[in-house]
Amino acid sequence: MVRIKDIAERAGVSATTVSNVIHHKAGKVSPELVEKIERIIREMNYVPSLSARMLANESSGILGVAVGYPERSLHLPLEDPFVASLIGHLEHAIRELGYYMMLLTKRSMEEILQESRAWNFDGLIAFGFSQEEFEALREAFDKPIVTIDSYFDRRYPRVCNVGTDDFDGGYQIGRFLLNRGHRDILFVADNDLGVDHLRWEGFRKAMAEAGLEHLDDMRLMVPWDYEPRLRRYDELLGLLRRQTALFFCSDYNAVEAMNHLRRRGVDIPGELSVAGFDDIVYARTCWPPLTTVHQPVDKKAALAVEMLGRMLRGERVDGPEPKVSVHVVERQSVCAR
Amino acid sequence: MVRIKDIAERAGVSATTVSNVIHHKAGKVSPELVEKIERIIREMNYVPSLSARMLANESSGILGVAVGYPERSLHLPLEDPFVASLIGHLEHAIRELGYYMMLLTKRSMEEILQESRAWNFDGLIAFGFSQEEFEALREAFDKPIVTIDSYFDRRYPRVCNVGTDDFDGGYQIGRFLLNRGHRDILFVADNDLGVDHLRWEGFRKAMAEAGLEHLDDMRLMVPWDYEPRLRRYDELLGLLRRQTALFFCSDYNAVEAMNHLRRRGVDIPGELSVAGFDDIVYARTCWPPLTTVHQPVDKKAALAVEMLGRMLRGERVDGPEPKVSVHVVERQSVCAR
DNA sequence: GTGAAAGCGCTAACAA
DNA sequence: TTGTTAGCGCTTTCAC
Repeated sequence: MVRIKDIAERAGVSATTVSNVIHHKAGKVSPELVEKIERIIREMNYVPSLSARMLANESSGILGVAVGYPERSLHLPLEDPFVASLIGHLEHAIRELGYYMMLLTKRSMEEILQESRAWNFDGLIAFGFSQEEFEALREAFDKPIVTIDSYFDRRYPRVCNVGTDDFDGGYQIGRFLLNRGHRDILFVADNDLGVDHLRWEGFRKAMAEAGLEHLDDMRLMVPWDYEPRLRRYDELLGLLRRQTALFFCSDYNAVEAMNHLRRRGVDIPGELSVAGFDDIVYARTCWPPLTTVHQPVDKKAALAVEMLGRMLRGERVDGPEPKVSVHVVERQSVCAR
Repeated sequence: MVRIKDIAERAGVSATTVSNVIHHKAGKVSPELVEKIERIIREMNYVPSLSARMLANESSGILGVAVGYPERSLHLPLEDPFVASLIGHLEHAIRELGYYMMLLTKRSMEEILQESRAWNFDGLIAFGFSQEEFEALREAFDKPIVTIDSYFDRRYPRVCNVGTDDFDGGYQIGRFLLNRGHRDILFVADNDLGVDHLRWEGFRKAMAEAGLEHLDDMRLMVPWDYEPRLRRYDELLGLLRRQTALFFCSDYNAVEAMNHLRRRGVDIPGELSVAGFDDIVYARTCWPPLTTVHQPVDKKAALAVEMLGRMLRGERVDGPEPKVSVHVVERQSVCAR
């Protein structure tokens, strides 16, 4: 291993001087020396030791990315295509910002806190946690935190949530279905929290504007767990067939339901149109390709990292919650009435 | 921050003693002291600084996971469900082994080498690299390396490849299709390297055993890139329809082709059966659900980490290349003839 | 413009 | 059984 000392010796200078050229401390080193030392650094293929740097600095240069419960009951969070994609983009954006990413999945909040301290993370990006877990995190971790899709009551200093314009997404897809002539539409979700609640509100608004009535009857809540959910679809088959369109609050549920309903003899989109939300990869690989609300995962990751970057620079980030906007992508699962 | 020194002071002992109880150095500390110090450690909520530890030890406790080109032309490697799942399981297994994982995606070999040195990785898991890249890695990184699905010519000390029984998988699905009465089968792949070559060899063997002839005519090579590939399917539509079954070398291609052929009016599996390989999540979300060769990603990740663990412990790992075995999972895309 | 020295928190060889 | 000490590689203050 090549150390600063080795460079220094070879150049006949002190370690301090080498350190100064590494950090481009302008005016502290004479131009000739800078050039010479830089050459030697290259020649000797010097790579700084990050552990030594971390120890000497107060900052570690590492951002933690903590992922809570898997979206669905999949075994690991990364099996969820949305989570996987998000993490891929986060890694990219974090590196662009000049930091390293340390990924923590499937860990208890206690472990996350412990590792954050052990590594001395400069900041944390977290998603998929309950409000209590989040509170515990906030309490114990005093560096900047960015959450994603976590709509909690209060806001704190050094904490920021990045979201999606879920309300608008619900509204847009509502409008879209209305424009295609649908009136008998069911909004299907497996919970009424955060994101899904906003999607419903947006959807509801579109329906209200169109003068539809009994809006609350347009919402169908189905079980969170797989088996009961499919059973529910069977029980409600009559109701479902009486609709002309179904809007599922997530692509995941939409694709699953399409396949299930087709197994029960329902022709999609001939008899029944289906729309989703998220535009995960399944939306393209399923049949028929799903008309859905696209949310830009790449932008979301970039936004999260940008907010964290600002906080790291000491900027304040109050003001409205940053959100990425969405749009409907039309494929073939919705047809006109 | 609580340091060892703080614990030592509070306990009225030296830092060494505290360090010794932290590392459970048996017999070096009296039981009473052990208990007292452990209590204080808990009370003060002490968390060791990893950077300090890394610096003091020769080992970093970090394993690098480097991912090369995305399997398909997706933007980021993590968009590939196979890669995402693999990484999820790797993270899990690496943690179980008591190490930390540092993920490096979409980076040049030069960057990978640099970061490996900067972090002083104890070992590396790499996949998705070309032979040249791999050679460069091997040359410059002298710690244990495990590759996944990289079938290169020679073997080296401190290097190990973990694979799948691709030959057997090809053979099994070949047998399966034959058993279902298919004789006019096409093996479709977009390359003839490593994994895909072995799958073909296995498939070929099954066909040969069944007494089929003109085996090389049973293989269809299609372009690697998306647009040209679909065009090719159109050009060959006649040929494809004359078959009773298509076996695609990857689920990815199988799902894509199913959707494309259906768009061209082909009834699957009525007219034409389709099988894949890998059992990625798409195989369950597509329509019809895909009959495919399941490869256990979790076991593969566990095996890779296990091999790395052995090398880290100084064990030799020559002998036959470790492989996970596969099996056909029957869903609905293949029907009997 | 340059260098000596101290210190980041932890570990391990050696002394007591 | 316990403590003293040096050192891991880098940064930074301060003196020259």
